[in-house]
Formats: sequence, structure tokens, C-alpha cells
Amino acid sequence: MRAPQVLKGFRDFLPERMILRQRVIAILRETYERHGFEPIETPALEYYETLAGKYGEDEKLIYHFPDHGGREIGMRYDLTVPLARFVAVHRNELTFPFKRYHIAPVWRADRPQRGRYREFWQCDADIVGTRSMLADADVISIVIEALSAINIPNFVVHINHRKLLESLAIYAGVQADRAGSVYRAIDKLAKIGEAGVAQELVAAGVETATAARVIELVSTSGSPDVVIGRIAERLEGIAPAREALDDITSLFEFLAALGAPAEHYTLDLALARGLAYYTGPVFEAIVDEPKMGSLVGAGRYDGLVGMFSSHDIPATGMSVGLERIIDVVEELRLLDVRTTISEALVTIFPDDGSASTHEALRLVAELRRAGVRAEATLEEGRDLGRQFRYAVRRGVPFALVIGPDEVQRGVVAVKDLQNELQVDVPRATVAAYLRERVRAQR
RNA sequence: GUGCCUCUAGCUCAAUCGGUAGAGCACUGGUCUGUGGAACCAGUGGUUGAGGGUUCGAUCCCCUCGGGGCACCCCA
Repeated sequence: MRAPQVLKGFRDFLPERMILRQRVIAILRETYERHGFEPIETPALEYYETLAGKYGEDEKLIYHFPDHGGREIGMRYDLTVPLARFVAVHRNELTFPFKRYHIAPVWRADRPQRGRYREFWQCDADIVGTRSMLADADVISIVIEALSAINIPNFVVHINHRKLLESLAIYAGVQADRAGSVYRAIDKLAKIGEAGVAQELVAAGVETATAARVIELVSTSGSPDVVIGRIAERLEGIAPAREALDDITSLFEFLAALGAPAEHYTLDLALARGLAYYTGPVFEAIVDEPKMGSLVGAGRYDGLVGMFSSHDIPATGMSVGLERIIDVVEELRLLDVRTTISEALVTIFPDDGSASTHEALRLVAELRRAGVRAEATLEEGRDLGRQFRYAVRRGVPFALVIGPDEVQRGVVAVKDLQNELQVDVPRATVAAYLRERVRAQR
């Protein structure tokens, strides 16, 4: 039989990595809940029609196929469009502003690369039902708190506004239907430099002199106040710019009031973001130490829910890319996580009778009742050396021995496998003793 | 979707000019009948990613497919 493979871009996870993933998910969930977000879940499969027409060019990456009844099925491509559908369906059962988080896998038929898989998890937090920049500020502060809690060093949330980009296109004299290529060109500033962007802008139909002015404008750096002032001057008279600048001004004001550390967010006029549904502020969390692309993508999408109902409901939110976070955490060893779940192995003394087995089973049951993650050896008659080796190789921190000698003396031998220290603990108090030891290590 | 690189044991790699494969680590057992991670000894493990072609003969050269990676596109 040939060795089976998993699909390209799909992966298995061994316990060690799975424990790390669960740890990161736990941190994110705690952060979301600390801000009052509630959990929801939606199906992995949707009618293709629900997903179609929401992502622009990326639509070709949606996995879709007919099911057995001939229905066109799409696998969810992100958690945002399903949320919009969810809100449209349950509009009358929700209280707005509705704040939800959703941690689940999504699928994209993309070509795999570093930090890029065909099945990956997104960890979203969104606020539906308010246009206020208070919501956008809340979302950005969550991103900053979450990435800080995971110990990601030197990350920066880049912030821009779709309407600012629109204004820029108008300023550049580009027709609305070609604006996309202008955004994409600008977005590459950090990557291909000013000359490269100029070239692409010209290719998109922008005059050389205008391209130069656009580039000069988007590369403006300095504190948000200064930059906002500069742009306001240049884009005066262009309607969307006024609106965008008001939003951005409030947003930065709220972020400061929330106490978000200034080194973790910045106004970046060159940030574009691809997804077609964004309408307002857009954000992206970037770390450049391990080159991983963006760890978090986010933005406001006021028109999306309206695509599923007659009511237009504004929304904003963000999406953490779990595998990119994990890749960074693993590469930089940012979190110190145990490699195994089990905390104690109760050995079975290898005599011929069943008395030692029963002693061990009584003990392990007692440990579990005390809240210790404990297991007993699963084979009788194995010599102690083997049992110890089993515990050590799996990374179980404690091994207990309850043999004839211990039983007679009314104790249990507790060995800390990390430092080789072994102590005899009275049988009556060993569960409490171990619970304390183990709690200190969690 | 486009272009390029790559694939030998579970992992990291070796094999002269094309002459049908080897090491270290890991794993299993032993030295070791109340205590692991050391050392020593032995063992399991491969139709060289799959299929086809060229050749007397292919790990090596060619083609197709699959996996991994890089750049582009795009994105978490």
C-alpha cells in the first residue's frame, strides 16, 4: 500500500504543536471576552451564491463544487462574509451593536507558501451595527492587546482609510474603474520603492507628474496630526477625503484615550488591503522580523450586511491569522508551553500479584479527583525503568511509585523528573501535595 | 493562475563518470528483576515521491503527475 498523503496546503498537527495552538487560541479568546465579545459559529459550507461576488478578484480562490443534490456549495473563504449572512438571517434575534468573536478554519485554493496554507484558522472579532469610530478603536486595541499577550515583538498596526485611497485616485485623475490598480500600486511602496510605484501608476494611466505627487503624499511620515494636516491641505475639495480624515482623527483620539501604546499603531497612507468589501478604515498588523506578511487584517465594511438584506447595517472588525501567529511564535520561541498534557504517571509496581495494580489505580483515581491530570501505566509487569522512560519521553513532569515498601510505610514516592528529586509523601496527603506542585507548573 | 528550485529510512544527509543504496539521530530490544534522559552492543526500517521514457543497466538523463519551497499575483 502506498503511503497516504494529505492534500497540498493541508496539514496534520501532532500533540506538541496542537498544545501550542490551543494556548494561542486561549489567549485570543480571553482577550476578546475581556472586551465583551461573544462567541458564535457558522457552517463550514455555504451556498456558493452567498460567497460569490463579495471578494473581488479573490473569488477564484473559493473552493466550490456541486453537492449530491446538485446545489452549488462554497467552502467558507473567511469569517466576515458568513457573519454578514448570519446577521442578515438573525437580525431580529440580535441586540446591536452586536459584538461577536469566531475562531474557526477557512479554506482558500491558493498556492501554498510560507505562512500561507489552503486550510487555516482565522480568529475574528467584529462589531456590527454602529458607524462610530469607537468600534474601530475597540477592534484595534484588541489587536494590540492580543499580539502583546502572545509576546509578538515590534508589531505595528498600520491604519489607513478606503476613502482616503479613493480621494487619492481622484487626486491622481484616475477613473473609478481603474482605481484598484492605483491602490495596489501604492500598497507596494515598502516593497518596490518609489520608482517602482511610479512605474506602476503610470501603467495604470496616471500622468508622470501626478504619480510623483501621489507618491510624495503617501510617503509623508510623522505623527498622525502632522500627516493628517498635510493631507487635508492637499486633498481639500475632494469630498471623500473630508469624511476619511474626520474618521481617522477620531480613531487616533480614541486609541490614545484607550491607552494603546503609540509604538504599536501608525497611520500608513500606502496601506490598501485587497478584499473588495472594505469601505472605511482598514488596518493590518505587520511584523518584519520573521517576514510573514500581515498577521492580522481588518477594516470597516458598511455595505456587506446590506448585500444580504434590505437593511444596510454598518460593521467593522478584524481577523487574526492563526497559523502566521503560530509560525512567528515557533520561530521566535515566544511562548513557553508544555509539550504534554499529562502531569503525573502512576507506575504499577511490577510484582506478580494484582495488589500493586489496585494500589496504583486507587491512587490515580484519587489524583484525578483532586484535579491533577494523572494517568497510570497501561501495562502490568513492565519494569520500573521502562515506565520511567515512558514518562520522561513524553515530558510528563512527575512519576509516582507505590510499591510494597511504600504501602507498608504508608507513603508514595513522588519523583520530579525534571530535577531528579524524589520525596516520600504520606499516602493520605499525596493528592493535595501533587496538586500544589502541579499548579505551580501550569 | 504564471515562472523557477527541490524530493534518497520517521528526521538530517551521503553514494566517483549512469553500474539496482549507506551514515548519524530517532525507534525497538539487550547489557540492567525498585527508578528515566549517559555509554556500549544488536535489530527494525527503502520497489531512492508516483508513473512512464531513453539505456545492456537509472537515485543520477528526459516527460507527466504529486508533495515541499521561492518569486510574481494576491492574501491571514
